[in-house]
Amino acid sequence: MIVPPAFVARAQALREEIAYHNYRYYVLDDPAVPDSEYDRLFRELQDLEARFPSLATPDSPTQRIGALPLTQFAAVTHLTPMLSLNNAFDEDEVQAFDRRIREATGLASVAYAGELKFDGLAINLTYRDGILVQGATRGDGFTGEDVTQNLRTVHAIPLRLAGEDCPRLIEVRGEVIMPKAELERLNRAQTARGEREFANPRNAAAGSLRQLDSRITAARRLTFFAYGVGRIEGRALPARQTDILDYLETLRFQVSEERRLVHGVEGLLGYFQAIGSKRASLPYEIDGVVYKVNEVKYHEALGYVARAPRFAIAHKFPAEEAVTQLVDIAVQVGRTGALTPVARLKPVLVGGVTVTNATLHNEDEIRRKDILINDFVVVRRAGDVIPEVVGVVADRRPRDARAFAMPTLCPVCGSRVVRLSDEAVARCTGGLYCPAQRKQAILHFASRRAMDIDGLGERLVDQLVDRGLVKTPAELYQLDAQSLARLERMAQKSASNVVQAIQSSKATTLGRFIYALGIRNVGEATAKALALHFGDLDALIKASEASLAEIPDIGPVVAQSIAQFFAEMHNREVIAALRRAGVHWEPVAAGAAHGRASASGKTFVLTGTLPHLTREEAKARIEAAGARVSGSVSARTDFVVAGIEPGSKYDKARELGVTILDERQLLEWLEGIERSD
DNA sequence: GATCCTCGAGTTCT
DNA sequence: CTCGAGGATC
Repeated sequence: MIVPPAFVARAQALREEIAYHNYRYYVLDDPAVPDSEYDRLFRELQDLEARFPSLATPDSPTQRIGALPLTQFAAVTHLTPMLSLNNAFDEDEVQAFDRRIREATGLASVAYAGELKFDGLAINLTYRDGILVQGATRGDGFTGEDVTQNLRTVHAIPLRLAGEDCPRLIEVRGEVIMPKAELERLNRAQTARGEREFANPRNAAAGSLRQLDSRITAARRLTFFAYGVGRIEGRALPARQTDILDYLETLRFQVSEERRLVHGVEGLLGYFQAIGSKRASLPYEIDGVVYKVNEVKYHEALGYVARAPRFAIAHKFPAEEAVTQLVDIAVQVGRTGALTPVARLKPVLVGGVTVTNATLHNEDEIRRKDILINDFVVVRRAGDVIPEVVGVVADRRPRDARAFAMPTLCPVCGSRVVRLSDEAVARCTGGLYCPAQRKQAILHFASRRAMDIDGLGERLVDQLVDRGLVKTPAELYQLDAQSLARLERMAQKSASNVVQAIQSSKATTLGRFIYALGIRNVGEATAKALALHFGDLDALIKASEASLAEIPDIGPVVAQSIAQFFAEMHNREVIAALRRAGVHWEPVAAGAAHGRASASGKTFVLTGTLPHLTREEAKARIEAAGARVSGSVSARTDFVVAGIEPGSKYDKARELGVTILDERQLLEWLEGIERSD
């Protein structure tokens, strides 16, 4: 269909006018016309496009209202990787950052761009000749998901860049966020519909952006802040980060007004303070600030460490804390009979998650922190995950506050509770007579690193033990789908899945089997060492305490635990029953532990999430190459492999000067070893 | 006997 | 992830 030129021109004029009003409204927060006028222009354009569909260009504002649902998101490889940032949690780490920059650049005082660290979702927008052609999530930094349709519904994202000299190609980096008020509105609506609330703005933004139906995304009022540029072609990148931000603003992106140019470490800390006191009054959530060396020319020279640039750092606000009332202290019984006090809290939102329980570790800890039942306590999410009671609010102690006493009888089985004089934990003496310990023993037996029985979770084990269907791990192998299906929350299908999983667990390895037995002080590493040393189970069962103690890494305490375990008639019977049921493993060449001439002897530590390998895969490959994987960083560690969001081990490694690898470097190293094998 | 290193055990919420 | 404690080393 030929479109009359007058309509083409009119559509063009309407697009530009609407885009401008859109910018005034959503980015500048300063509308130039009343809503009714905007709506009139919008409808006129919609009508034109309905009559002449070829007028509906991808940069048309009508494309913002959402399109037909997709079936899945396509994978997108970023032209330049989206890096993560290293974190600083206190002043010392900021000082160290500034010192490193000064040493590397030779500058006496460094100029930094200070910016906000938004609590949202990092996004890459690709514009060709000024038109938005693709928007993608960060993903693992190299590959993300194509969410272009959904991003078009975000009004603060220009569909077409403003200005005359727009680059041939530009990747704009920024954060999609959900303002606090919108999150509250959305959560009220979710509650009214009987659906789950979103715990925090990041989840809400991510959930909204990952909608296959972009009309849902359009209904959630997301916004976008730009903070950087990936690749740029056809125009030079401004020489300073502050100029880059100004440039993005001229392209009609929303750039935070809270950005500052600061100098030296005093400038950084002053900025941190200033933003910290403003935090609560900002209309959106932030979890810290970001410092970037302002002069771009230093960026490449400073280089990268494991996917994070050295020229920038995120200074995070301290873990969020909240005050709530501790209404009770319950006692849990663990696999070894250890009684662990757990604080029952009035539900409270900490760092975006509702917390109701927090471990108190042991009696001494409760006394040290002077915690009474009914006290008001400060709760924090330590290491960003596990809730922790920091301490009590002393001047809010209620009259009815009362001390906690460790029970003298096990709350589950009524056996005596003992606490050895040199130990911090109290233990139930009931052993496997105690249902709690029996349940934990069975759960441990079935756990992923032991026999790996999928679907045998806490709920199911509770019922199996309570109804007397299973008393020992061996009895698991007698279960059939029919009796399982009679249990609560067990349909025919899941029942047969569990039976299937139990049957296939019969083929295992000796190391896993020894670990699964749950011998005190024998974990995964020791179990594997025992399997390699003895080669078969009967030799281990017959081994004397003295001969066990001579094995490297096994001392008197562990040797006694093992000898005691196998001296117990009941344990030997369970093992025999397991073998009769068909549990078996490949024979191990005894003494294999000392083999492997190719062993590189290197020690690795893993931290953070790797983009492609799982932790287990990485561990298996490293061990297959003859190196060791350890859990903690020390002076003897050769390499630390850092993934996305590495933990404290990463900082420790940096402190000790241990070589840090990313996944790619790890794979290269492994290939080198495998070739020389 | 002191110190460093490694392993085991326990834990929260979605 | 963190803490506590067992084992090795000097």
